[in-house]
Amino acid sequence: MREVAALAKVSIKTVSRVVNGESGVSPRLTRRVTAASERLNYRHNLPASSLRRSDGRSATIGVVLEDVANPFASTLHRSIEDVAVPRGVLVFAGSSDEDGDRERRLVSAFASRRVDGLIIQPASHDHSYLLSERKAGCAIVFVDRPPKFFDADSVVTDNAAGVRRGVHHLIANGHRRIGYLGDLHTIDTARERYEGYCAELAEQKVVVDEKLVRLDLRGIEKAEAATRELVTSSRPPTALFTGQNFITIGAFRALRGLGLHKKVALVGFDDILLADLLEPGITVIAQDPAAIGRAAAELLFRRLDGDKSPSQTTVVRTRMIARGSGELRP
Amino acid sequence: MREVAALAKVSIKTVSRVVNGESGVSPRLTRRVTAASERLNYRHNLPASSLRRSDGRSATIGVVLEDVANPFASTLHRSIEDVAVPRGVLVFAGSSDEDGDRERRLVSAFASRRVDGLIIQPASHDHSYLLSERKAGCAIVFVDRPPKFFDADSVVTDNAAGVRRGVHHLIANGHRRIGYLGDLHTIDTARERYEGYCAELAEQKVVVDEKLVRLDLRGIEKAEAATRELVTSSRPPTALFTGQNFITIGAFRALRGLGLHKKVALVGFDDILLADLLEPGITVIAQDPAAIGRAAAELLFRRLDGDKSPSQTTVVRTRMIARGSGELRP
DNA sequence: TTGTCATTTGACAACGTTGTCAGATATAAC
DNA sequence: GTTATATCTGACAACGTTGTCAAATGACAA
Repeated sequence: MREVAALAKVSIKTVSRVVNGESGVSPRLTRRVTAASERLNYRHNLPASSLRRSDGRSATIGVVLEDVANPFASTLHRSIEDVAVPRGVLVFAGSSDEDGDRERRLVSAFASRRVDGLIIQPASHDHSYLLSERKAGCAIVFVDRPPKFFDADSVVTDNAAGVRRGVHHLIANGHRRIGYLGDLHTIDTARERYEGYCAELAEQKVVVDEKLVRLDLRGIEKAEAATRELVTSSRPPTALFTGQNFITIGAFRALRGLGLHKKVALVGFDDILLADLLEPGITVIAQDPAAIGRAAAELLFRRLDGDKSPSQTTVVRTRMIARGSGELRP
Repeated sequence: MREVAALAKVSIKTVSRVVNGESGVSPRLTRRVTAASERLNYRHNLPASSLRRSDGRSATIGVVLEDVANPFASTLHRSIEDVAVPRGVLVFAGSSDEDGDRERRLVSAFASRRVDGLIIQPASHDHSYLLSERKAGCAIVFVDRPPKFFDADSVVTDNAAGVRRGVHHLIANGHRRIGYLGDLHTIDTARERYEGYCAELAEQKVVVDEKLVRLDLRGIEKAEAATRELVTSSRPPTALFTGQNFITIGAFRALRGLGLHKKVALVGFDDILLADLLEPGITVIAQDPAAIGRAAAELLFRRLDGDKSPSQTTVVRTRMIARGSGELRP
């Protein structure tokens, strides 16, 4: 900047004014400064600028996702980017792998870089550690799951209602023995979904048979093994509800392997690319990750723009997509 | 930091030393300083630190991908993160949407934030604009596609060889009329893949019939429409080669819709989640995005660690996965 | 005690920028 | 030509940190 000022024969303050598009610089000097910046290939130093600036904003936010490569998370990521980038804000992203420690380490790394805001898909079970970040002026919004021991905005899916809808659908198709395959029970949404399953069965006066329930499944392989074991047991279920997309894939793979994919009904939580092309197509309770991400990012920026209203929880609805697997009759 | 120094009754320089783990601070003072930092909830300001620091490193890199939500790109992203985070380096990510202008704007935004390095999946067709970034000390590695008019490291897939392998496989299964469905011809890799198709046909003494070729397809819908039109023409192909994952999906969807999915052979470039569960399973030429990302990130950090050797191109091999669709006979 | 040397500590400037405020210049009115 | 006013411009300090270097302290031997 000093060099630009020297070449344009003005003070560095005038260069600063031009760079920031402040009013009150004569066209003549503006021209000279822009010419000099071009010639010297000057690039504004944003960290230095935000250091000096009164608001201290870095025009940067941090996003903690379960795994940036997971389809649900990466769609969230993209819709956050689509809100942030037009505002001149860049996005740091990191994966927690469902590990509370990694979540904290990422948040700490983001905070050291002075991000203006954080969007977190929680892995940890105690978010009180975020108090100091917020006190330091960092806005925080949770996605997919609500925070624990910490009051903050969140944007979540109506998990229980979605699962109830799917289970109801299976019951309406004549099923009574409906198996449930769920994700790690430490994950709140996994628990909520399981509770939705139980609640709907209770409402429909169907007794929950614990022999038909398999929880704490993580990944396609585990789900596949659990499904195989469940449907080959002595009193197998006639239908399955799977509580997460990889579990749905594992379950379908097992059913396919056993030649049962056109016999045992299946409804899965979360949509899956290509689910419509399988035989039968997989009936799912679809979330809307793009809507969740967009809502979270917009909420975050409202907070950064000074909205001080009480923290709010936005619930994004699910949608059932019937494709065949959920309409198989016992 | 000043407050911590005051509370610990030392100079801020001593606090700086403790924070950076420099040697030569007595255990007594170290204890006092850490206690004071904890009590005041002090958080090191990395941008300010890197401003003053002699190496000027921000411990930050920028990644420009086609779309962070695209499965190939998000896997790249994840494997880059896995190399960066253990080194204390955080990752900015952005989507170019295959638009050279967006790529340049993202790079410029990253540069303003003084990233130490860039990993770019190129959309632009002239990367000479990166000269000034490199002169400013920014390391640059290209992934998936090589740079244009710019000498830099790159990590790419052997596209032509992969396609030739797939086309060869179809010919070995008795096909002569093999259709080709390709992505935007402005994309280098799309062009390379098409050239691989032509080269293999030539090698096998099969004349390229332009009526069997559809290029510039972007997205599932366009691919689906093109496939439908192609296979219902008067002299349809007996096999298809699809040059990209969404095109493969669109083609399969069209074949399914016409009841031809067990008649017309199909080999696709890029693996697809669930491809093994379709009927028939889809035979693909699989890339290894995780290996590409890892190699690119490691190369970037070698450059940042001072490796000054001439720029290199790393070629990552493809692998054919036969699942049924590519083994259908005419 | 004194002198020597190694170790530990702190004062100060600087990184690249912007906020503050005073000074310079141009414009208009008399 | 003078004054009043509006418009531009620049000198300087400060943001939170670290590099430099000199000063203070401690350990040890004579």
